Formats: sequence, structure tokens, C-alpha cells
Amino acid sequence: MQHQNLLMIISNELDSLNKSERKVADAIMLDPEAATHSSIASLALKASVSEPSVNRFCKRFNTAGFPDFKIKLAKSIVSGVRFVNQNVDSDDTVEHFTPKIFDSTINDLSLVRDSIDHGVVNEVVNRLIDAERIYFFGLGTSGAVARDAENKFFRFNLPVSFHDDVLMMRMLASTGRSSDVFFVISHTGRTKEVIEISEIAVDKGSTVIALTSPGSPLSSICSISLEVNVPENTDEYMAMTSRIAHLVILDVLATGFTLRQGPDFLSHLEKIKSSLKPTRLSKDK
Amino acid sequence: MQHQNLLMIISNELDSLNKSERKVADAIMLDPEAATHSSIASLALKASVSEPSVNRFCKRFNTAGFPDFKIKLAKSIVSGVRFVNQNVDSDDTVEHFTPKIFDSTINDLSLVRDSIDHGVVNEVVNRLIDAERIYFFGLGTSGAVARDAENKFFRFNLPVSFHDDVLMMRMLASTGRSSDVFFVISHTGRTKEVIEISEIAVDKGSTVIALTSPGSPLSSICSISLEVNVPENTDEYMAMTSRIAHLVILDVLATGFTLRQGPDFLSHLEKIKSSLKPTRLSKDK
DNA sequence: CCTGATAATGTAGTTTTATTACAAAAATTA
DNA sequence: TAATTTTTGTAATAAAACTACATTATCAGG
Repeated sequence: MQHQNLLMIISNELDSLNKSERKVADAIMLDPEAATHSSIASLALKASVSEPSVNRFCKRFNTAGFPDFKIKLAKSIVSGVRFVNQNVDSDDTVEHFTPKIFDSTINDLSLVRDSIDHGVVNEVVNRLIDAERIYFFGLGTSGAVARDAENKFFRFNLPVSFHDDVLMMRMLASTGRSSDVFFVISHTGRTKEVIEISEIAVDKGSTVIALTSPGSPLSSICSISLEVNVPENTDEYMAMTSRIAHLVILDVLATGFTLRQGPDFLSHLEKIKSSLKPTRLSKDK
Repeated sequence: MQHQNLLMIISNELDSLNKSERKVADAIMLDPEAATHSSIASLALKASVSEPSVNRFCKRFNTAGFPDFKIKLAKSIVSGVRFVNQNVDSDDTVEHFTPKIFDSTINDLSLVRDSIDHGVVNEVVNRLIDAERIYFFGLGTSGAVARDAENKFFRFNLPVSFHDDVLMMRMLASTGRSSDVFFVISHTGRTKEVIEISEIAVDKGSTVIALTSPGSPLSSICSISLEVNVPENTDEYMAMTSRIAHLVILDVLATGFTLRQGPDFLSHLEKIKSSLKPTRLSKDK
């Protein structure tokens, strides 16, 4: 959790604070930037508490004292995450809800970044490198993710395809070989069809990698599970951010793949890149 | 534009400093992180100058004093470390490159969040609401984005489709009506086919909304351009983050769309959501 | 609904830290 | 080299943060 930022920690522990600590927290959350410029006295005044209360508040969050707290706070502001009030309200205008949606996405991404299991990522990269074929499976929103994955991995010089048709998936799974990798993407990990298909592939001895949520049925039956913990979205208006986390994880896997291939692999990528040039208008002009 | 990084300013002005100021600068540059934790006295000692010299140094760089300087320094370290250390190295292990990829994505998202034009977003939402049909167009990676958009917008009770086939696109564009909206997604905005197709749709009197990069050919010929400025990726290993920014922007548009429909629209969304329930295993085992 | 224990908060004094005013020392110019 | 300006340090002052302790509020058991 080395990346966990201070503002995030504060907003998470809001409930476990006592009265005056809560007042201090509110005063800070109201305008974190201002807090970094104020003295302990002025912040105490703003929060209607005594100076030692502010000091105690700082120490509660593992900082040496107020000055140290301010520095950590300043850092957490810069890190790009803005925290307060990320839920969309029904009377929000564009100016209001746009940053909220970005912030909540950013927030989720940083949570996934801090909770991801590097050992599993490493293992998945190994399996992908050993694979003779890779199939990306996904339905609905995860279908778009699978499609993106195909677009990325096909550059790697091996047979890759994506499928969002359960009949195709079923046929491919049942004819799977041990050298095949089925990469199954599912936010919930509870879609019956997807689980059945994954079970078939596992039975046939293929490797089934699942990109899904922790503790889901899919997660428990596959060969390797890349578990992504994105908080459930209670807010009606808020979008599903898990698919974005999935995309970034696929970027991570593709990067791992590329790195293992060594430097001469880059010229291959360059070739693919330049193959698209004739389809584009040139930049100068 | 955005405030320039303090560490960079200091290193730029290194030559124009006098002796003791230079000593202070060197002491800070040697370990900026440590500088943010030290008192004016200890830094003065480390630089072998008097305390007022440190104070004068701070004021020279337009800060209120030493504490303010430390805070600005801390901020510049956070953004600076990102900037410097963001690139994936060829000898990076999973532990190293995973957070780098997440951080660089997060960084790009916060840049887009701060640079997005709310007026244009608002206008786009209006056009989408007035549309009788919406077509999402995209090729390659943007095809996956278009697919995701279809999945999101089809819930809104109006005819929506996505296309990644240039012939289909061309036919649809040339039969377009004024009540149709063509939502064209393109990272570069330079793909000849896409530009041609957009021109056709504009000629037919349809609304063409482009989600693309600023100043691109596509941007100049469409009806409304949602310009997204994601820094070019020079790093060979790094993935394209513009597609993720595009997805988030589509989330924003979908949210705007939903909000305008008023509260009774939520029950419609709920109906669609619950229609998927039978396909899933229940949560409580 | 009291009473004693415990936790929370504030007061006042102390210590640390930063700033200012001014004087001494360099550096610069004529 | 003397006058002037700039740089730098010393010492006093002011500001800020912290600590010890006192007071107040909260809560559990009788």
C-alpha cells in the first residue's frame, strides 16, 4: 500500500473519528489545497477546535506533526486524485459530474494498482508466452475489453482471437488443446455460460486464465485467476469502472510479454506500426 | 499553463545564483525528499550557510518562506518523480512496471479531466438526446471503444449501433439523415477512410461528432469535435492511453444523457439491469 | 440517575522553528 | 584604494508547533 494517498486514507476513516477529529477532517476536505497553506492555528479556528486537536489529528494519521502532515497532504493532492464527494447528484451540471467521473475512475485504478498480485501477473505472462494460441472471451462490456486485447496481442506474432459469441466459445473450448490459453474476462465472474465454457476448457487440459472479481465462481474453477477488486458501484449514475481496470491490466500483461521477448522484438512491433502509415494523412501540412 | 515544476525551475536558474544560494540549491538537489523533512536550521547546516540565506533562497523562488517552499518542493517531487520515472525500462520486473503503467494511465486521465471543454460536452449531450439514431464508428483500438459505447448507449431506448467495417460505415454515412448522429472515434484523427466517411455524413446533413485529438483533420471537418489531448507515447513499451480517456468520456456523456432524462428513466435502466439476472449464478451460493 | 472510570478536548506554558533588522564582510566599480 | 553595492551572517523577535496537565464530556455498572 505504498501508494495509498493521505486524502484517501482520511476519507476512508471518516466514520471512526471522534467529534473534533471529524471537524478537522471536514475542514481539510472542504479545501485541501487551502489546508496546506494554513497554520495549525488558522486550521483549528476554521474547524472550531483547539490547536492540540489538530495536532492529534495529524499524528493519528501517522505523520510526525502538523508540518509533516501538510507536506503529505500536498503530495496527495498532486497525485491526481481528488476525493471529496465523488457521487453524481441528480442536479449536477456538466461542470460538476465530469470531474467526478474522472476522479472516481482514477480512484478505482489506484486501488487496483495497490491491490494487484504481482506473482499472479508474472505467472500469467509466463503462460501467455508459452501459449501456442490465445483466445480472449468476453460478453457484453467485457466483449469490448476482449476485442481490445485481441488488437493488442495479435501484434505479438501468434494466433490470437477474441470471441463474444457463446456458441463459438463453447466449440473452441471443447476442442481446446493443452497448449491453448483461454483468457476469460468477466466483471462479475457469475455468468453461467461463461463459467460452463471455462469448465469445459479446463477439462480439456487447456489453461484458463480468468480476469474477474475475487471469490467469484469463475475465479474458483479456472487455472489462474487474476482477481481485480473494484468497489461495487452503488451510485445509479456512475459507470462501471472495472472494465477500465481490466484494460489497464491487459496493458500490463502486454508489456510483460514484450519485455520478455527482448529488444529485437521491438523491431517487429515497429514493422506493424509503420504498416498503418499509408492509411493516414501525414502530420506536416 | 499549469504551474511549472519547482525542481525544474531551480535547476534552470542554477547559473544565476550567488554562492550561498548555489550551496542551498545543491543541498536540496542532492536529496529533495530529505529537504522536505528538514528544518531550516538543518538544511542551513547541510549547505554550510546561515539560516537567513536559506530563507532568502526560498523567497527568490516566489515562495512565502521556508515552509511554503517545502510544500511546493514536495509537490514537485511527486509530479517530477512520475515524469522522470514513468517509463518502463527493459530490465523492469513485474513489480516495477505494473505501477508505472497504472500511474501513467492515471496521470493521463487527470490531464484530460483538467483540459476537457465542458461546453462541448454539454453540446454533445444535447445532440445525442435529440438524435433519432446514433452510430458509433471506430477502427482498430477505437473499434473496441465504439463497441463499448454501443453497449452503454443501447440501454437508452434508442437505435444505436457500432461499426468497425469501413464499407458499412460508408453506406450508412451516405444514407444518413439530418436526425442521425455519427459518433466517430479516432485517436489520431488522421485515418483517411474515417475522414472521408465523416465528410460524406456531414455533406448529407447528419451530425458528426468526433472524439479525437486536437487539430487533427477529422477534428476540423466534423460538426462537433470533442478534443482529447493525451500526450504522445514515445516509449516503445507503453500502451496507448487515449482509448481509456475515450471510454471515460463516453461514461461522462452517458451520465449526462441519463441525468437529462429525469428520475423516471432510472427505472428503465433498472429493468435492463435485472433482465440479465437469470444468466448469472446468485451471490448467496 | 448517580458515581467512578475513561476518553476527549482545551488551556497555558515551553520549545522549536522561521523571520526580520541590522551589521559585517565580500565583491565590484571607478 | 576608496566608495558603493551586493552578499552573508549574527542576534533578536515573532510565529508556529508541541507538551504537560487540567477540565470537561461520555459511558458503564450499581
